[in-house]
Amino acid sequence: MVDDRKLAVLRAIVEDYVSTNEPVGSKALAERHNLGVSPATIRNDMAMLEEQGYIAQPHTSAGRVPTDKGYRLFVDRLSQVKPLSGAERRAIESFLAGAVDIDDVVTRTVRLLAQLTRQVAVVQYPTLTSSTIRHIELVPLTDRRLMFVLITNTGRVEQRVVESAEAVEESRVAHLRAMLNACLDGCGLAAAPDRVADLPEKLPAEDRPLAATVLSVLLESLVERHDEKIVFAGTANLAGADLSVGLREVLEALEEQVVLMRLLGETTDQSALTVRIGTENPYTGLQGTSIVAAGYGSGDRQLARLGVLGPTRMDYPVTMGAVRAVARYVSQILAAS
Amino acid sequence: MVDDRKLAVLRAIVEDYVSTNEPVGSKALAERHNLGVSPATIRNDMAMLEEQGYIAQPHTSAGRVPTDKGYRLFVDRLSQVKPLSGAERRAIESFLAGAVDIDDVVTRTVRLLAQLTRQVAVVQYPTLTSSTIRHIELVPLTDRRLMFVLITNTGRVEQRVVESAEAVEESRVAHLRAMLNACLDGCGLAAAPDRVADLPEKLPAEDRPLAATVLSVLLESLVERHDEKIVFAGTANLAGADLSVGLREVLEALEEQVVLMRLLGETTDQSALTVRIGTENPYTGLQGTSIVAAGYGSGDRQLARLGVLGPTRMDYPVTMGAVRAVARYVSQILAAS
DNA sequence: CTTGGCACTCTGTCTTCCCGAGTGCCAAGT
DNA sequence: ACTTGGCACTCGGGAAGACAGAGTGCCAAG
Repeated sequence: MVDDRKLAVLRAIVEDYVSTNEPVGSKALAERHNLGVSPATIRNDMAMLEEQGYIAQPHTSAGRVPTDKGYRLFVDRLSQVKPLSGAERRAIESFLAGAVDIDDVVTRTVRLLAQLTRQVAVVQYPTLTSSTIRHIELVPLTDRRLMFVLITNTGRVEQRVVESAEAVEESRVAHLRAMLNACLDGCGLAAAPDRVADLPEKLPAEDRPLAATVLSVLLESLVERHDEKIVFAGTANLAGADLSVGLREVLEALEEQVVLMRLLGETTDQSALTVRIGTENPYTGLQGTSIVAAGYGSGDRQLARLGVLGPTRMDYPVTMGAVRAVARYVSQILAAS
Repeated sequence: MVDDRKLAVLRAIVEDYVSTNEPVGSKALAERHNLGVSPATIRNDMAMLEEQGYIAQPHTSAGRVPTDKGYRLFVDRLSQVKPLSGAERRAIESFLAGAVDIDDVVTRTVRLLAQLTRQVAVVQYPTLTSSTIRHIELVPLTDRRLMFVLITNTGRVEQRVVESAEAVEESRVAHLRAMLNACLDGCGLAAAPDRVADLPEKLPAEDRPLAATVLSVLLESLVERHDEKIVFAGTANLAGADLSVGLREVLEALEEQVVLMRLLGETTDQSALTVRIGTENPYTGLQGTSIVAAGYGSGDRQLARLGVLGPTRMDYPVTMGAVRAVARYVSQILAAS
């Protein structure tokens, strides 16, 4: 009984604070939410909540504000993810449906998410590692240079320029291309290194130097892209918000691929939402912000993650709903292509 | 004589204001720059400069601040582009040299420029239009879907998924691919539409539907990319600066491809620096900012543009030096590959 | 356990005041 | 005709003080 009401009070505090951005006092609470008790009672509850670290007051004689711990409890037990409206869904669907290639999908997704949540959206490109090789192309640029192109089943294209020590004939390139495709078509990226391990031995001796060069580039492109490309959008939404620390730090963090990477979180269950609140985040400079992220991918495999970053004081139910919905729709789009 | 000194005063005002960010008064000017005259004389000059619109005072009894017109005169006639230090040059060179593909070149360039100038850097991807087709690839994904890949001599790769109304055999794809490459290899992108115009007629009737579909995608990818991709970096540098208007507007403008596009300016002479100061810029919301841009490209052709955006109160000589240097180095890199 | 009452403590805001920087103008000097 | 020192004037910005209002904690009564 007592405990129940305290939780209700906490929920009310979070909701009010999120919507008004001002410390909320006992009187206002009693008025706006019909908790059926007087301000004095609420004050007592608040005192206990504060003692337990769920709320804090910026100054003596100011209202209370949720702490990170308070938000955490709110997200875990006091709130429900809020589904999107029908109109929003249709908008998402039609907006994403127009994408022409994987780049376009990612670009549209990140913009969509930023607009939808009015926060900074972050989208990781689908990981190569869990996709398979669809085709490999070798295109002569000059007699010593080749363009190496790797196409995956997710529509991703990797390209590299290969320098050869000596001039190579067109026919050898064609041969090598055929060998590579025969060997690797449909092969998972993770398995590729093994498959090509003995390839040079099957080739005539004069082809081996070229093959070795090309293979090293192939392997390199597989490994290197392990740290994936990440894009973001909606930084303008940070302008108004008051991050407890400087805006500068946040913008800097956003431009650091590595930080962003970790921010989205390690791979978890597909479709499960990850929420990281304020100081739960390992990076100073982002401690006034929260991240809501989810995995996405075609079918059952999780390919990558996407999410949004905003002030700790954000509307978690709505944000979580938007992130989840977008993750699902993108997954659908990817599965269809 | 008189005129000369007034210009010297204007120059001094710009320099002082840029370095201190505070309105500069007659006394301070007389002290810091040895103009050989008394503050009272300077006051007279300042009054005239103000009358002519080169400077203004934020409030009565505050120092003077350059107007956009004042900056313009400064840039046009009173300043010299400041070359980079040797160390900076070496840093640029080594940083850009490590790029593996065109994407990498652009990414590195934009970061480099942002760091160098401590402002927001903007880089446009090299235009497809002035490059030539190196290779076209068609990769079957399913029996009704093809991946269309276009590779240009600048190392750029365009990809699209093509949907066919009916199942297509591998051999027909191969044939079409061969035809396309024979027809278009080395062809300028601008000339491509003409070259393929009569291609369907040369094909057996049963191949024509597929060919038509593929060609439409090809043409589309040529046209569509006319509005080019643009990337930016260094938004964190805006955090401290005081744009006369909100930071939000600027961030929003940066995420609008179209605005950015126009911002960099129309194609001009290669290597010529374009400077757009404050209200010279057509976009509200960017009127507290200036843009310094230059073209770059391999050899004599200008492929695209790059530049930086910062507060009107920026160090023009240094910024211009950095932009010019980076544009040159990128051009070198591109010419070499 | 809840509630109303009450004294207390802060913050934020508004006003006032004052200092100093900077100007414009004028009259004198070269 | 230009330069210079002097001087009165203006105005922004910071310091100090007063004040109102919101909110709390505690206590005693229901």
